[in-house]
Amino acid sequence: MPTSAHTRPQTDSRRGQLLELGLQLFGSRPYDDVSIDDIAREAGISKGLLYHYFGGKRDFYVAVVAEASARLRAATEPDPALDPRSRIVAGLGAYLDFVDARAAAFTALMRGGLGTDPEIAGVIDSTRQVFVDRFVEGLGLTAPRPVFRTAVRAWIGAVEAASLDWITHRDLPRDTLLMLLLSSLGAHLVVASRLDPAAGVVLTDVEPLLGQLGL
Amino acid sequence: MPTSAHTRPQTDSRRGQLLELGLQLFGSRPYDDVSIDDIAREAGISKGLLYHYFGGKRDFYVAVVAEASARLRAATEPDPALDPRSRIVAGLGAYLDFVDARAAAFTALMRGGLGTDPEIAGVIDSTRQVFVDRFVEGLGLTAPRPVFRTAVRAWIGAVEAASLDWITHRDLPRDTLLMLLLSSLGAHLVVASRLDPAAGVVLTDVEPLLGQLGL
DNA sequence: CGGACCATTGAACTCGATTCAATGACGGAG
DNA sequence: CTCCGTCATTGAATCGAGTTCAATGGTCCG
Repeated sequence: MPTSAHTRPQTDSRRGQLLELGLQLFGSRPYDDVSIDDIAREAGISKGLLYHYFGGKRDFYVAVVAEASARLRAATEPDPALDPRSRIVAGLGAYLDFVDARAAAFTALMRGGLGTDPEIAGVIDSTRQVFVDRFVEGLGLTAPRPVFRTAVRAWIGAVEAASLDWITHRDLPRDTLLMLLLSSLGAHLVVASRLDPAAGVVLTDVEPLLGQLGL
Repeated sequence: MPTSAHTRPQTDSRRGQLLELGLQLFGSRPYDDVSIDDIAREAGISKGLLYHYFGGKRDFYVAVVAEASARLRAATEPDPALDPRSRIVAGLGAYLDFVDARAAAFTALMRGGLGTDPEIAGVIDSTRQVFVDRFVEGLGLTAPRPVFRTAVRAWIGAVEAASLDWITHRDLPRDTLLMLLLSSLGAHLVVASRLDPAAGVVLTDVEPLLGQLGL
């Protein structure tokens, strides 16, 4: 096979090196302010080589955003051994820690340059979808009722906005923010339950959570 | 809008015409896919004229986003004659109606192309700030405590995410979404109150609202 | 030892953004 | 009515970033 063992590591490492660099560059400067020459110079390679690994600048950017997404997802991988509430607390905590530690990568992902680009929007939306699915599944909500989908989606929006606000101002204890968002999730779910009586069955799963949250 | 090629009186602001066109174009295609030639051709003017009214393509884009922001703000202007709750309901309703009617302009604003561009981010953030201020002021929350600022900011994020979800799927009655978001606001405020006991004074303003929401 | 493959290069090319000197229409002043 | 200044408008020239590609050289495998 042409895909022998010796070339892959080399390829992967260079690709990884470029992605890491892209995370830095796009995390600190606008897309248009990062030229191919900049990337090549900082990576110590020629312009042309970038095209060996990526289809072009836009393609490279998409890969960088996808990389940021993958890291965020990996960092917040839920632990199946935990009960639902602990799993959410752990996942949300890991999310905040990631935001705190890798603010550049996070903003690069969320503020994603080239906003109306469907490919970028796809990466970001699928990332959000992963979180929606995790929480919906973790809570035992099987039927994807519109009200619940929108409620969870709204909550994800709240998490993202609060996270950006948090790392911007840095005037809130991490755990305070965590409690705020946890309560917000509970509230969204109970409100959704009341607005969609036909899905009343799930309330039995939601109520205990709310009790623990003090709502 | 006028369809005829040359029924345009001189009194018609060319600048306004271009902004209107930009709203359409950037609302339906990625930034990179809209060339100066495209804009000029569709506007029936020469490339060079665009530079007479705007500093350049990026500058033009910023102006378009600012225009979208201005329209959204104007459409949701609060009515001082109303009591706090009615004002919020009216404002939120107007917001949803705007999103519904001018989906292109809204997504152009919120998904703002060139995400990491500080100037664009500034326009979007200041738009959000206007909403934060309106709601905070409307509720009588004078002191901008971090917890409340973050809570309101999180709620704005929830509104935006829910709005995008709403116009994407269109499987939720407007008033259901409105109730969801209204309850979400109430929940965020009461949670913030509990997390920041020093700001307990504001609870007297929040509690009545919650009662009306059935929380 | 030879050949193939593949990472890598640098120069050439393309195409869109930007600049600018020239044009002409309009409106006011004499 | 005519001259003049202003200003919207143009089209061609320029510029630069993104992209392409044929050539190179090292490395591994048979």
